[in-house]
Amino acid sequence: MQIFNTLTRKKEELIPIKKGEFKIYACGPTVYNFIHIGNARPICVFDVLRRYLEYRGNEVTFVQNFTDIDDKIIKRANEEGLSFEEVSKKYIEEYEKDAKGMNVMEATIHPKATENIDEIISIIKTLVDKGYAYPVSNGDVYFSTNKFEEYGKLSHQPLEDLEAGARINIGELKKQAMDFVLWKSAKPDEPYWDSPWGKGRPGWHIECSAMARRYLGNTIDIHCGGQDLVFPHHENEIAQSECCNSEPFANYWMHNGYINVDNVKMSKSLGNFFTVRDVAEKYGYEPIRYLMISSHYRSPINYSVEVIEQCKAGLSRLYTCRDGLDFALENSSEKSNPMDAKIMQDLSSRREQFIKAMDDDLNTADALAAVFDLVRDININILNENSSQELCQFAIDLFDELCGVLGLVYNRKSQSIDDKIEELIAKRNKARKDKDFKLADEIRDDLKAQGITLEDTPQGVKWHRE
RNA sequence: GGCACCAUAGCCAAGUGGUAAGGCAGAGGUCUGCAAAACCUUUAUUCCCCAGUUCAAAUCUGGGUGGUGCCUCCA
Repeated sequence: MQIFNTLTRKKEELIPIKKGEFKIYACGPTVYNFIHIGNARPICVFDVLRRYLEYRGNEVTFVQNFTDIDDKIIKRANEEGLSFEEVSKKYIEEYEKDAKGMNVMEATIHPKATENIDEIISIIKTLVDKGYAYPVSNGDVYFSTNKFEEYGKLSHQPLEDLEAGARINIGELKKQAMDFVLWKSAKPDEPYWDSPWGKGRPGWHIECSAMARRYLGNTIDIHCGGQDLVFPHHENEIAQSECCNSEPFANYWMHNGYINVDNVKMSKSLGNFFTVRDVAEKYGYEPIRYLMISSHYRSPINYSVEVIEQCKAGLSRLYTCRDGLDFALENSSEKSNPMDAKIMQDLSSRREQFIKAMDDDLNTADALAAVFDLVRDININILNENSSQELCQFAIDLFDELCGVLGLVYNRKSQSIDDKIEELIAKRNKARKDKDFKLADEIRDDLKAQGITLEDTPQGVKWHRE
């Protein structure tokens, strides 16, 4: 499989440190609010990456952190009169609700920054001992960027250029503009932990270095996150980890593109963002996931109501096909047909197409096209025919296999139906037989109003819920 | 100022040297009592513009135009 590595700016063959095993670290949310659809992108995209690597027979250890202590959380806690723990707990729960809604697999490990203060302090200590970091008089500890020669290698910017835009804020005691904080001394009334440099809390970047090392080791296979984390967050992680451990931090860096609204980047600070929750309440969670998968992960996506509605419509084609397969299986014959082998072979070619797309830098847009091609094949060869049980089952397995990798079509409605509705359907069938189409149509409209759509097929009446 | 990215139909979106995938929407048809779903046909002689390289360019090169991002908290 080829992956575009931000570090080299090239597509490279993806080779794990240990054959058949991948260690992946994904930067998770800072839990001070509901996540927005921009946050949803890396969550969905890298969930697909993980599913695909597992699908291809690898074991994946997927670590995604929660940043549960930070300025924004403290600010939020103060605003709401809560402790920072209460705020982070609340939004971790809300995150989990959204993640589950979008069918995101739970991470192998979901560490929290506050549970890893010891590891954080240990790394900072090593950095200070090795001369890469320095404490200042107020108890802050800074990383000395000019001590790390390779600083800038991820964002491909020399330190001097970065420095040109940097400033030292009033009150900061760092030596160089590009130095960044590893440990922040606590102000009065702020949460704190004891450290060799006094009471304080970790800086943002150090927690990821600490959690990656603790749960995955000194060198990991893939580190992923949004493009906006390249600088400074990931650049700083590299500096901290490599100076501390004297080993490469991550072999591959993957970064997803942004979600834009009206062609402008959506961000918390601009306030032009849609939360996952809001969109889900209107359109459901699955169109959000579909949206993330329908284009290449490195391209920007422009969010709009029109687009999310198109996603919903596209999904319904997949659902119709999948429901149709169940119906076809119920009505299938035990006897196989002479054409079955040929059809199965043709259907299987969609799997090859799918894998080829995914192997090319996780081209989910092309992979999705393979799924739609499969749907057409199924519609033509199976759903319009009296198919054998074996063939129907084969198609179901393949459909579920490919959609499973993308994590789509996970909200299928229960196929049970209550007696009252069953009765109405029977009544309508009789009316149709008697050519009482007025009554038949009334019943159909009535059920439609209840969210049940009827379709008359050669195999009998098929129904599905909205 | 430094470093990147993007421009493909009404909308979304692949394709990055060999003659424009896929989805949504639209039109016509088949099927149906009528529908629905599905299927078939149709919707970009052309990929922002101009030059160049080549037998061959959406794809490579140069130059424009328009838009975006990072360099500061951010997915």
